[in-house]
Amino acid sequence: MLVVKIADIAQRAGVSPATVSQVLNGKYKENRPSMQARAAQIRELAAEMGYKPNAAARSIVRGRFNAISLLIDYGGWGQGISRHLLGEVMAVLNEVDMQLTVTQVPRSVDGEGQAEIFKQRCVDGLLTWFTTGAPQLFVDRCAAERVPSVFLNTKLPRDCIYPDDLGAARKLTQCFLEQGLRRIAYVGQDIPAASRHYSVDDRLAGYLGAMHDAKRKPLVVAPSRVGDELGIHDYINRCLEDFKPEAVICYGGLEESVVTAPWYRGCPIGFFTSASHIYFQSPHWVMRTPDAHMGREGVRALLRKIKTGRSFASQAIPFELTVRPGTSLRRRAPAHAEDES
Amino acid sequence: MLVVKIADIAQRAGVSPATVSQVLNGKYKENRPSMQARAAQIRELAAEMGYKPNAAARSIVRGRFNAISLLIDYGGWGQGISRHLLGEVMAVLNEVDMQLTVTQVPRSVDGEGQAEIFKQRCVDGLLTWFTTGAPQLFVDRCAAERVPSVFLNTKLPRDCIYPDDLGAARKLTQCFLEQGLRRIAYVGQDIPAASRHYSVDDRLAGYLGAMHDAKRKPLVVAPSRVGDELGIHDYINRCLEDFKPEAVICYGGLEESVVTAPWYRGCPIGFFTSASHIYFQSPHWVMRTPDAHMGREGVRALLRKIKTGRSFASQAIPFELTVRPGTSLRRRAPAHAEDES
DNA sequence: TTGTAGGCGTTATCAT
DNA sequence: ATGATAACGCCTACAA
Repeated sequence: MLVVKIADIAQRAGVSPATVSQVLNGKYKENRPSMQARAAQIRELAAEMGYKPNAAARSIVRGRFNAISLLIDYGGWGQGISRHLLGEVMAVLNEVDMQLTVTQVPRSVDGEGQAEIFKQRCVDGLLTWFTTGAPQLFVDRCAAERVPSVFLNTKLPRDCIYPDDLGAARKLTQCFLEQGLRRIAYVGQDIPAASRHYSVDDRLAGYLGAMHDAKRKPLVVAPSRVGDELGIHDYINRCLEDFKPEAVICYGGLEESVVTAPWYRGCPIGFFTSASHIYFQSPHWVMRTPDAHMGREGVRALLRKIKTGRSFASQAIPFELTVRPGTSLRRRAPAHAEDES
Repeated sequence: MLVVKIADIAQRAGVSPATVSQVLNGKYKENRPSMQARAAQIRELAAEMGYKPNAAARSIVRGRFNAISLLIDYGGWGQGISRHLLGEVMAVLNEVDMQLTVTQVPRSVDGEGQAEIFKQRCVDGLLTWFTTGAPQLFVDRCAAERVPSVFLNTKLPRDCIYPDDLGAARKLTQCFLEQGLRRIAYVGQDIPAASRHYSVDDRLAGYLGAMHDAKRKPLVVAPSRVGDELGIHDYINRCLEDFKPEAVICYGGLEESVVTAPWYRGCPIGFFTSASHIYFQSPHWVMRTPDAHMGREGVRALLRKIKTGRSFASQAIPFELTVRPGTSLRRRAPAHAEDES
């Protein structure tokens, strides 16, 4: 008897399988002492024999899998997906006793790539993370497959949970303005619209909106990625050097170009990142992507959708702003470097 | 007919469910043209109706789940688990058409924490990642549960796949010695044996062994973590300043204390890390934890174990050494900062 | 209160 | 060659 099943317990206990099932699922009315004793005996026997319910058998009779799938695009592991997001997703699922399966999307999300994903029915819903947002083609496919889905990091009218880049950029700019800083520059990116994440447009729009409201002249530097890395770096800093900014707001990743440039003299910089640690000592205003929050809201939305079958209006999650004044101290080793072994 | 099943197809095609099943699984002998036509019709019908096999039903009749679980300890998401490892695990599983479920271990791995994990039977095997190695208590439980298991990042005689810290430290020291460097210091950690990862001992042993072979006097600095961060930093550097090392080997994470210290003048340092990017410009010799390699070997070992039922002798995976000479250039922005958004 | 019987979707076996 | 039929492990409505 390699693997114990309900029938085994029933036989040893001298009752029917149905009774065992009821007892083990708490659907056994234990009114009288004799029944309590019986139930206790069955439970003890089950534990002793090492009984574990077979999830597959359960799924088939209950009509659901008690599992959702986290779908991550191919580039996702290089850049985007965060352990905080993953941790939060697992925590929520744990509460409702569901499993999480993780799947990597094939290179391309066109016809055959999709086929791979929807080949079999093994989860109740789909949580997706695409580094530059879920492609429309894929969103449509999910609808066609009638699989309850939630799209993280994607800005569409419905069924999405995404970071509020627009609001974050606006807030950041306003903070600088309230400090009395006026010459605020924005360093963005020039990316072809086709492969562009919504955040590229939204952060820029947030900055421009706040500057416009304050009647300040904006300065936008948006190098294209076509040139080499050095070219971008130099291009950004030539522009900034001319402008003599009192503060700089950078699209995530470009802040390093600024703080390491020769002209830079420690003016406040604001930028967006998902990293836990910041490795330089300039005064900085960091907008952290709300990974954990997004994960939590994402699963919850998905669970609701699975239960009700209804789609929902997309939800923007606010960034978290932390401010660190500059310091002339030598940089210290972090107490526990998160990304090091 | 919300979800299509084999019976539906069979009815529409005017054949029995068994025939449909055979056709769809390629176990239908298509010898004669008439049979080929029939098979083609069934396949077309299945595609048209959007049939997807139900994984649970399959599992129950085939007796296995076609899935393994990756178990990660609570602290794992803050420190250890690597996306490269995860990516490689998924890639291997994809080839054999299996699913990966990810599970977070409860706070403690004692009795009740374990119970949570083994509550139900839903995978064919367990791949585990514990930041400081799998506790014996847990390893024993896996054996008792008769679940095929592989323990990553753990050094026990059997069923483990772990980074070769001993060999890596020895190699690193030998490299320095071959460069003609003689005064080589080692910066380690003083951690209570109970909660100590094997790498703490092994790296030190590798260093000491190589120094001994070369008949060089070792210098070991091993601050305890009891004091505050500042205390550790200062302690390390007071020792090193006195010793005047020509090279320093650091346990992962401590290298920052060295390169930012006032006495430090750019001597070569060697250290261990799982990070993709190094953020300082000293000449350094980096031993990278072989995450991807470990993931690949880990799943493969687990799949073999599931198939054969036999345990295996543990396997050490070599680190990957990369050397970067020091530079006086200003640090540039990385082309694609992996940990940034 | 307890147990019997039927069904969930799929596949393997064995007559036809 | 094809198709009934019987499992697989579990759950539950209903009958005893």
